Amino acid sequence: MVERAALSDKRYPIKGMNVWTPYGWKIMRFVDTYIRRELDATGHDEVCFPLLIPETEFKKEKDHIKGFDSEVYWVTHAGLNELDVRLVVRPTSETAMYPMFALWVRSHQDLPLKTYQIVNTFRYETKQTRPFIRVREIHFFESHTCHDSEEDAQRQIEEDLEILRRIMKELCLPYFLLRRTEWDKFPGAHYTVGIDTVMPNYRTLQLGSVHHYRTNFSVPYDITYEDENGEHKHVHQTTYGMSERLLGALISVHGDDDGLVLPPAVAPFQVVIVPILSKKNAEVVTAAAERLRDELTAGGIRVKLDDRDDRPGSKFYDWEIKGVPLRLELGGRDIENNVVTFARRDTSEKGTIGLESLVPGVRLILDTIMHDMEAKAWEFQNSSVRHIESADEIPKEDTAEQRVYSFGWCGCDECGHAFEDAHDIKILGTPYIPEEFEGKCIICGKPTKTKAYAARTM
RNA sequence: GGGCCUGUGGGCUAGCUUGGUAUACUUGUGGCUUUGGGAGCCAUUGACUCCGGUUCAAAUCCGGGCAGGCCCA
Repeated sequence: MVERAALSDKRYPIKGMNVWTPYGWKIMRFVDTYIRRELDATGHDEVCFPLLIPETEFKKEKDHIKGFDSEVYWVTHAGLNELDVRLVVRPTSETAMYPMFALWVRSHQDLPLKTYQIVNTFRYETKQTRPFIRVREIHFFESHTCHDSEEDAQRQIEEDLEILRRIMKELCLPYFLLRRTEWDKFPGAHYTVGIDTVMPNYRTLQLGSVHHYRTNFSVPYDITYEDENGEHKHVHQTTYGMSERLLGALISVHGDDDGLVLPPAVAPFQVVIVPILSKKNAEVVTAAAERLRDELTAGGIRVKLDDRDDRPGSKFYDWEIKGVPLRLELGGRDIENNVVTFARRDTSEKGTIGLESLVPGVRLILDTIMHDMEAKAWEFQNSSVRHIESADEIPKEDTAEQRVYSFGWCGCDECGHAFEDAHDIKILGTPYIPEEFEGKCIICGKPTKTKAYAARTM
């Protein structure tokens, strides 16, 4: 699908580094547009930091290094010289930004500092790579904030989740918010909230995460401010990020056997017009199709008039693979009846729209498509979870019966590791938004009020 | 980290065992014809992953590099 819809070209001769081709990049840009819109609207300022980080800065936070040093790229030479201080190609930008934050933040009046950037980042992935889902050059956004207190940092996380809700609504994507286990949190974080979605094979895909750092980075990077009383204090920090995996999720969650199904909000073309010509009426129909296009464009709808010299059926298949939400067919019969025929990509429902109410008619259908796609995706995710009382209910292999599992967990590391190892599954975490629960730990049997989620992951 | 496999026009592929002429389909281009679910006909462009070795001769055999895929940890 990635190839046939021309989303990316993976023939570039570096493993895990693919070329964004125009159609795929257009979709990604729409995703980025929503991210930018939401972050700007909540008082974040966009910045752009250098790609390279001196080894000396990179090594300041110990856990962070341990988490990343097996997967960073190094610049060791420049021209003909070997560098005295090697440079890290950013795997994420904490260690690039925080030395600068230390210079920028001086007073409590500088806080909160809320920044973000949309850039590419590099991780030396050794597993099998696949477009959008596991790549070595990752297109993502990362927001980094500094606060005068843990409480204010916590408020930032609530705001991040609100931003997430709005973005995911545009993408019609469901998600879990799970507080990651201690052994799986981001290197250097106080805690991590993972954002996961379920793929059609019931494996989960992490789309992004939100981290609370407390002062774990501000201490080694010496990011301090002077409060009202003249005291110097370390800032509390958070980060939030999501990647091109959002596009991977869009493809997998919404797509069907005929190709992509794009949510109207991110479709490069929301409507495609296919004129149905015959020898006699070619000129009339072409002119009418052009008027249709102009009217929709004037109405603020992204529309493509497919005037290629090809048969209509072939064009239909083409735009179905590309996931265009709504197809309009205009032929002699439609013109006589003063209507245009439509076909929905998500349900393949067909009907007609009166030409006198073209723009509102198309808008209504696009809105309906969006709501239906969102509802259908959430329904799938909700139905994918199975609550289990015994770990024996988890299939040993990756079978069609596999699901996402919820179960009681006492919360200790030993039980957690034992469960993961015995069943070849990953504990995604505990609900970030608390869920009422009373039961027994699935491993040790102790009574617990903690529910955990686990799944096999992509 | 360990093991196995593969590289032939833009895509997919035959040929490799047994060395000699590179095959089909598709796509692209031009033309004719056609247009309410992947039409047809004619013409045409276009390839042996790279370096080295063996040989009169290498897509084919040997060595190495690069790239990709799969399995296990």
